[in-house]
Amino acid sequence: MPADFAKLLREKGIQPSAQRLAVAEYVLFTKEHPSADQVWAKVRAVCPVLSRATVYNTLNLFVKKKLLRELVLSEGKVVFDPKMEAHHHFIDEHTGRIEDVPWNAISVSRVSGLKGYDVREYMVVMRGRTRRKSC
Amino acid sequence: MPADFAKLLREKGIQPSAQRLAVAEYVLFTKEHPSADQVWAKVRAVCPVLSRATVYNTLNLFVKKKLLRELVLSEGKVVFDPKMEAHHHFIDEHTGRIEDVPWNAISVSRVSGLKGYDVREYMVVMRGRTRRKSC
DNA sequence: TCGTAGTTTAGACATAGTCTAAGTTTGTCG
DNA sequence: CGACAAACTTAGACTATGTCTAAACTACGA
Ligand SMILES: [Mn+2]
Ligand SMILES: [Mn+2]
Ligand SMILES: [Zn+2]
Ligand SMILES: [Zn+2]
Repeated sequence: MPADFAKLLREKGIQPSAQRLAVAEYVLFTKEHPSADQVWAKVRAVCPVLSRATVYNTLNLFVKKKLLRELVLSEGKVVFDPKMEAHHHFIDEHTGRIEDVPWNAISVSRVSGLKGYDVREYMVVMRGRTRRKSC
Repeated sequence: MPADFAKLLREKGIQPSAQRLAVAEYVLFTKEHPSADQVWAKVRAVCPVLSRATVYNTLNLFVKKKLLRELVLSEGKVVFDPKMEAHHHFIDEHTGRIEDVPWNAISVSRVSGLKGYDVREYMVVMRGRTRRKSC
């Protein structure tokens, strides 16, 4: 987690305003896969002067500048994910919780050989239960 | 495509009203992956006495009775898919069109060995361009 | 200091989906 | 058949998520 978020934003051509810094500090390193309104709630606790419009503007800007990606894995749930490397996702059917699954944990073959399709990216989306850790 | 949709619905414990039959005839055999409002538009052309609420009610009922599945693959696009067997999906980034990819066209391994997760179902979601058919 | 471009804001607007309460249809049974 | 209840359909109100607008504020160089 970088000491200097302002530098990180400037490197991507984003002017580091107070609001953008506050959003960045939370969303660029979370593992929570939060929705826009969850981001708003979390960041407002730290920086109360922050409008809903700015949160949406900032998240969309970060997506455009490739600091975040937007995922839609379940009905009505758009979430943001700062992990930009290719990876897969597991969704707990019971809680809705989304977890990252490392790219190497699963092997997928014959994607590039698919006739008729020029696949640019892909992801395995899994649903099930999170197994209780053995105690 | 069965001759007798009423029978098909009754077998699933669904009372075959005129509206449900009209929705069934379109949605249970389409390859279009339509949204609820696209279903409404299509079916209203055939059966003009059909409210938006009934279309949503019917689609949700069909999902509950396992005649349809609901997919959310892109932001703000919930679509319905009558193909109930396991299969994968390809999304054309340019047109948004969703196409089915047969289960056997791709091989995925090590899913069931994933530590900590009890995977009930999974799907590969691919994005890219549909390659122009060679002429 | 001034001008300008960029940023933030509240609230209006759009859209998708659910809910409600009233009306209609269907099926059952005397 | 006729009455009744259950199931179904409907319009429109309501909610949630996201976008847009126009005005205010800020940063910054000339
Ligand atoms: Mn978005
Ligand atoms: Mn739904
Ligand atoms: Zn992720
Ligand atoms: Zn499909």
